[in-house]
Amino acid sequence: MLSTKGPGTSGLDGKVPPSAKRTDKQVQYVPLNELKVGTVVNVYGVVTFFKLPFSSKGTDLVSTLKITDESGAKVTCIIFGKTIEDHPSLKEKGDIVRLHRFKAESFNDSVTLKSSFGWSVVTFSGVNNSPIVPLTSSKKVSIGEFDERKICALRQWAADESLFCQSSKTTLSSVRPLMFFDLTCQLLAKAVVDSTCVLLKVWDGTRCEYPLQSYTVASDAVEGEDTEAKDRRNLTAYILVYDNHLEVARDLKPGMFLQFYNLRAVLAKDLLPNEPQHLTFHLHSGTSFGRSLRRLPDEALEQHKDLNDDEVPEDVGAFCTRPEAVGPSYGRGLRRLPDDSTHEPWALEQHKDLNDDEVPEDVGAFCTRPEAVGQVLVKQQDLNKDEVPKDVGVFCRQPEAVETDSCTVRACKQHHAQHFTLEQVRSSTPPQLCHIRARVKDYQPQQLSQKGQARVKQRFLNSMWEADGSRFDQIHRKRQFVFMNSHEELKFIQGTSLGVVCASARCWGRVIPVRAVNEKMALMDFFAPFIFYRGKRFYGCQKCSLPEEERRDFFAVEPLDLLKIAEALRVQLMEYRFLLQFELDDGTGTVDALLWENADKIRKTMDTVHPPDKPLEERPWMDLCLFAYTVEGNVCYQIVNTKVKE
DNA sequence: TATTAGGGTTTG
Repeated sequence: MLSTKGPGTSGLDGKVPPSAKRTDKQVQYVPLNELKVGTVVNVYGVVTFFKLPFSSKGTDLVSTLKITDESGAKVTCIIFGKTIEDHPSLKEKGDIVRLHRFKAESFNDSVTLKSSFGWSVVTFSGVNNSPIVPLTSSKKVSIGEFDERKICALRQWAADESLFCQSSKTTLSSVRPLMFFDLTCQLLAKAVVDSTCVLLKVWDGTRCEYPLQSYTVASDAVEGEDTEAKDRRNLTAYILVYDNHLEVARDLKPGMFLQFYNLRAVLAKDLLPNEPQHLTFHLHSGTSFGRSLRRLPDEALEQHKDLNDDEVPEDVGAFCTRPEAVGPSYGRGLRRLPDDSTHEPWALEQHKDLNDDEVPEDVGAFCTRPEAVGQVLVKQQDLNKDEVPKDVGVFCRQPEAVETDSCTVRACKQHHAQHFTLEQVRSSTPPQLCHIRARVKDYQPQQLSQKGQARVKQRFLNSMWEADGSRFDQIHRKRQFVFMNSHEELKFIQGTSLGVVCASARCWGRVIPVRAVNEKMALMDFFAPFIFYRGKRFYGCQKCSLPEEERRDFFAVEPLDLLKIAEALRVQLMEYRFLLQFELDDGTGTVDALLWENADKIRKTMDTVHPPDKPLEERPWMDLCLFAYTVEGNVCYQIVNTKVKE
């Protein structure tokens, strides 16, 4: 006697264990080559093509899939749903879908599946060995052992069949004229051209081999930041978006990450003879070939945790992401641009032949740092107010000056400070304001370029960072810091190298290096920059900033600009100032004195006050106003109220 | 309540 066993039944003598009974009877799936017209079925399939949901001519959004399975049959599926959430969350071809309650219908001599009453769809990644996580907005999803086995089998089958070895995804660097391609990119700017066209400016961190066409748009029609630097490097591309795609394009904001499907690379018409042809991209009207545009979720844009320093893109950043999150083209985006690296701070050591003009902006050729001048880099707050004479104002504007006939620089007349010899200056008790007459025995910096100093600083910071942490441990990403109409965010990075922080700041905008103290996030020592803002570094003042234990919760801060970020974290930002350091001599003694008022102007007179070919005795005298003060117990001297004699 | 779309060698 024969017993019939449905698919999935098991057990001895046809008896099913109670625990398995419910699961086995739950759902029956039909192979795609066994669909019968008129029946309502459940199926599994691998997606070979899809159209994102678009507005139908009826009341619903509609999406179209083509799926296949081990039977080799390919079946078109039509899904109608009121909202975008009703539709499958498809990432790419190769995704696996589970369709419940779809009706098999006949159309053009083929069987199609259409969503019917009570239908549902669940999506899974098609990547072999990746976690089996259902992607759906539906709250009622049960995944059993059968589902897991089925998904694994389909993944393996698709891999064996090499169904998806050819991807239409590409990057700007590999686009060729006349191609149709899919592009993952970031929106930089947007301009509405007319009722049928929107112009989007995007980049993906790679450089196009063909010159990219640019368009001139009235500035008041443009939404987004200036991208001139990227434009010059051929990193930005324009996309003309037409007709039905405007519904999505209109709501886009600069900074968003986008996925385009079936873009067309068009050769723009030559503007001048002999000019190379420029590329521009069109997203044509309609939905054929899956042509569409969608915003990518921010969650897809996570820093790739396995990056080596050498692999960190210099200005790509935004595209450091898990390749599996958005497809293989993101992985290909993780490359260092081949040139233009001289402006990168960590490239400094490799470019010792830099000209002065090429000294990186963020190294600060004329900047002082705490380690460069010891304790004397002070802000006004560092000075005891009682010690500062009212009529001096260490940081005040230049007062009127008196004429003297003996020197190149002249001192103020707004107070009646006593005239001191340098020996008297050194033996006086600060605070003390006095007039002196002295010669320049020596001074720093003697050269415009401070590359040497810059390198010292670079090494110093590098070693400090290496001591603090090994590699990327954590990146805290603050959504609430996202700027409207901007792709800038504030991020905290722990335990990484200086190079990575610099690179991150270049791509993310603002980065605060942090460390862990008692398992809590804390700022670095103030000898490190408090914040990296693009190519620049800003330091906090150790003395004026609040100690770590009084710091506000990092994630409670909602600042909008650099000063507010610092204020919120109770950090007093230091200012960069050009500083001259003199060794003054009047025959009775020497004093090291700093000058930052008018320092740039006075520097130009140094060949006069310090002629390199003349001994000290033949150098001109200078009348100076000198202020003696203390910082952390050390006596410091500063030249104040002094300017160049006209 | 039924309807919608039904991929296909594209083009501003």
